[in-house]
Amino acid sequence: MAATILIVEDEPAIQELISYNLRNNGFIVACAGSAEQAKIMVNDVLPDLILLDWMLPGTNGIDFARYLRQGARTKVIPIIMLTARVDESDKVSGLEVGADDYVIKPFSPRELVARIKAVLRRRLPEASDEIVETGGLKLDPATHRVTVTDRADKSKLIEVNLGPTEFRLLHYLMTHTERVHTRGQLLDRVWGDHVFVEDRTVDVHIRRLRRALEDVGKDDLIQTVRGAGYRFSYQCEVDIP
Amino acid sequence: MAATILIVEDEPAIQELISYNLRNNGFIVACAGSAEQAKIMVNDVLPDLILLDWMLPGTNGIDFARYLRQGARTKVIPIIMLTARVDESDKVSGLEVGADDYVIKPFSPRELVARIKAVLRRRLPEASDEIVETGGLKLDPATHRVTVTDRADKSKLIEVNLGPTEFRLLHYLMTHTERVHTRGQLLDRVWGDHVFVEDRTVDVHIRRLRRALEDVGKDDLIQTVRGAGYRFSYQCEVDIP
DNA sequence: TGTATTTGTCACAATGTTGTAATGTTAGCT
DNA sequence: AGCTAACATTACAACATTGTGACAAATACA
Repeated sequence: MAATILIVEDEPAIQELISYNLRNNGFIVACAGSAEQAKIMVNDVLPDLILLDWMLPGTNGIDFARYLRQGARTKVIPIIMLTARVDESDKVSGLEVGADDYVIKPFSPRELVARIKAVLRRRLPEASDEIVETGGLKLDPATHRVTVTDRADKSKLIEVNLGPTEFRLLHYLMTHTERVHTRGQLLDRVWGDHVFVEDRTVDVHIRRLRRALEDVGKDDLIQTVRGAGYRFSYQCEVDIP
Repeated sequence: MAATILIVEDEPAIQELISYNLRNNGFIVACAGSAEQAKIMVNDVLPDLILLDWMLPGTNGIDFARYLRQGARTKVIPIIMLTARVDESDKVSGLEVGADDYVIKPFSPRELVARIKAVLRRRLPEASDEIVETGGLKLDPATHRVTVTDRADKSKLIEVNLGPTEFRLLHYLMTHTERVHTRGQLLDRVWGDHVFVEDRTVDVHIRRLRRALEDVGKDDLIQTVRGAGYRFSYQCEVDIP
């Protein structure tokens, strides 16, 4: 997760309060004291969400939100408005400029965090739900199930039990078959970009995945390419006599 | 489940007519006389479905529908268009902006209700109050009852006693089976997205639901998917020894 | 008003998962 | 064959996630 949140708030006390709470909840926080400062920071920080005070000195919150909605890069960033007023007309303007939610001061830190999480959740693309089917294996991200579909007795699907990492690893391999992936590439794509993990760890997870697939006789789908990495392949191996 | 319907219609007579009929059919009704008013109400009321007049003063129906489809929160709300015209080009625009159905004026109240129910059934199964029956469990939203229907002795129904939240949770799960739901998704859909509770609270309610189902031997319908969430499934898991 | 039910949260237990290191195997080379 | 680097396998402790019972606050109900 570790989403980055930009707080645009002129009052230092509130800024500090929010900042503290968000950090405590695992967010990365950046602060701006004015819309002008925020304009600069947005392009530096590229936040995943912006907490925006309604009333700001200089450019006010609404104008800044409108500005954000114009930039190609910034218009996709969700905005949560912080407001002391509960005016109907405020709600309208807020929603019109594309605020995703608004929180009325005073608010509890927990409420704020909950709303942030809710907004982030809605923004995230429903991580490709498509069923992948290769080499007699079927992986369904929606139900989080891996089943064997090969044998004649199609009525009885056998389920393969995998841990979270093995599941992601298999998903990645099944959506990128017939290609060799170095350990580094797998770490980047399956574990995440900036994770510090030993290359050798991949071996272990490949092993775990293979063991799970052994039970259903599908472990030969994952092949080792010496000196390069691993490959998921349905093609028969060609032996030279 | 007493779905909430927002009527957006400028003519008071028609508004009243529809409103009266929907209330009679057990719906909760909110009314707006213009798109502008509706914009505000949508976020307050969070309706399960919107009945939208094609021709409105100010912002017209299509533009409003388009606006709704932009909001992350509102884009999932089903829309039924009300129109006096039967123009082909109208149909097209209606479908383009994502209307789920359209009703041509004048319409019979019965037809309108039928269409609403049809759309709800398709888009929001848990909001329609049809009886759900899955995996040997029968849940009746109208009478608020859950019974076991499995065993041969069909004359003797056993009732499962659930608290309100457990009931809603089970209802949601039973109308969305086989799919993994994260705690966050369950909070959004079962608790409502303006409610703020800890993620882990879901665990506790799952536990309560399971305990209630234990009594009738149905607790294995609710499965934990580690690192992902929970799933309601009547498919037997086949593990390899 | 008192009583029962429901609800959200917490603390701790139980369980599963993960990364690493140590050790065993294999493939490719001379 | 012997050597070596690359890979496989295993074990394990640290870590994360989930299960569970208890509790107090909120709520409904009589």
